[in-house]
Amino acid sequence: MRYSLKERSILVTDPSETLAFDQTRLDKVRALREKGVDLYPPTFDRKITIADIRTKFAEITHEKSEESVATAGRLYIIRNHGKTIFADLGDESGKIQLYIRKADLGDEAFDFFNQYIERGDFIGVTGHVFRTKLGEITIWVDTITLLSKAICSLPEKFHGLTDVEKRYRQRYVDLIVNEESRQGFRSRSRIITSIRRFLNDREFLEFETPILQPIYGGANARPFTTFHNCLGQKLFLRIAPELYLKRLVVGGFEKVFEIARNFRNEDIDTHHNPEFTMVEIYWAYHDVYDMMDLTEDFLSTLMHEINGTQEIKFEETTISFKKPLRRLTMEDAVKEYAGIDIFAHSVDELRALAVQNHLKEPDKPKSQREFLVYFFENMVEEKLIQPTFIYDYPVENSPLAKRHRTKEGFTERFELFIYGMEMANGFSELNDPLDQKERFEAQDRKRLLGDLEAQMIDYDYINALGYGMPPTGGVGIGIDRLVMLLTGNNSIKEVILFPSMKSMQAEGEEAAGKESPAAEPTPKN
RNA sequence: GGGUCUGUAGCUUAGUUCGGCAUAGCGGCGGACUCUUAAUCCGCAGGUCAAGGGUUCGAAUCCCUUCAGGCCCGCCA
Repeated sequence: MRYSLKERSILVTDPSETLAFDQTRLDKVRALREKGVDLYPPTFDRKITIADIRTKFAEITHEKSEESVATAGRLYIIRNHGKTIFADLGDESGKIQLYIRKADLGDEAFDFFNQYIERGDFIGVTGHVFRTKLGEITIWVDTITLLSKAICSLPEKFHGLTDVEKRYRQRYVDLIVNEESRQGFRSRSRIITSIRRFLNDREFLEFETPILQPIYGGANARPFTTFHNCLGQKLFLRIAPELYLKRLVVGGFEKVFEIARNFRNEDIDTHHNPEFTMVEIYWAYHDVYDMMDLTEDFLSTLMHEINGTQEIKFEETTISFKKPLRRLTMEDAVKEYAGIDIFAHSVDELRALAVQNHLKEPDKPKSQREFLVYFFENMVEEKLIQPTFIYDYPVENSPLAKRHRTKEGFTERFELFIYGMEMANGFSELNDPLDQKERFEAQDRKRLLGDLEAQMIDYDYINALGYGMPPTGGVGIGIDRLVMLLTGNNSIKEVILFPSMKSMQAEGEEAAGKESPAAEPTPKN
């Protein structure tokens, strides 16, 4: 265990859980309570933020300002000089230096500060602004009010918290001390705001569809399973909102989207977290090509609003989002990046080519179309660094996409790849209920043969299509990976506030059955 | 699932190759200090070296097992 029990931590409730309470701080708390000091007063009348002080008094000189200020924040550093103290106060907007003199505060208040106020505490201050000899904008403090006592001590002031595991497990500490981390999550929030604005501007309606679903669908993945006691029924956490959003299109909403948290019971690595966020968009009377255009506009707008330019640097590579983004059929992509003209070869020749290229499991693909996907995944995907739309996917791999209007055996589907990562997936939505039924049945056969990711048959969804869905285009865009790109992070854990981690107190809990019951072919209703 | 690396004080860490008193800085505690900004100076306290087992006169160090995490690969159409 990373967290051993140390002298200055005290233990409560669960033996495997440690509190990082600092004994000397607890002693101060006791002393303060005896003095009748309110350690957690209800409010403080903050008149101005730190950033606003910096802006407003940008021209301030060594002379104290006439005007007084009242602001508040957390104490990050205290530099004690005897009868004067310098300290750094920080709020969300920034940091500012405090100048605290015994002569100004009076003996009692000054000694109180010295004795009881510590790094990490929240305080409110009033005072006047001036600039020190060394040019630092500073609040010359008149009064100090304790607003919230911290009984856990902050990490070291210079290095901060660098241990990645602790940064993820105790994100609040990471956010307190690591400005880059705060900045990254601020970007994430702004990105999501931009996405909403982009879609709102185009009059898409945002909806919330069920996360607890009796039948999961919309993607190929293994689900989390749960149980509703009163219904006496197994439920799944959604792996995608797709089938519900399209029910809305059936219902008559022509432009819909959802910023959806999805849950997939799969491995955790630098690009996968069990819960992750996608935006899914459906647009009636539009097709796959329109959705590529929309995705392109979407990215371009996002780049403009978040980044200011159409280029970003990601791990030494400059990625350009300048329109138009490259578009290639899967067939051409395999030709160009793998040097293989799939339909000029027989299946046997393709198998020989796979062996020749040292690829694994060359026996698995049984047809030219399967080899197309096989070569694409093994030899092309990772090479798609600049944003590239790949389109025209074999029908076998796309059970929810409409059949291609001219190419037999293909669907009107695209995926967008950036830096080798799949960033978006869209298609002309399959709206033929009979075809959909057949595709589901094909998936179900795979599932019964042990394919844990194959889709379930959702008869109600087929029924919905039976009432008629207009021709519709749809796209799903992975928000976490997008944030990774835009914030220059190469791990999804850096862009998810509280990434999934193994519990620290695994003791009592049943270590959980290895296989989720969801892997069973059909849910009991 | 496979490989690989990591875990030492609240935080950041030295020491691990080649076994011999567990380092230091910050933070904390006590003291000095009225323009510092990673303040400075003096003193003090603080450790189950992730956990367990083994080898050894002697283990942070070598061996085994376990736990947690990072990275890479596989899986994730």
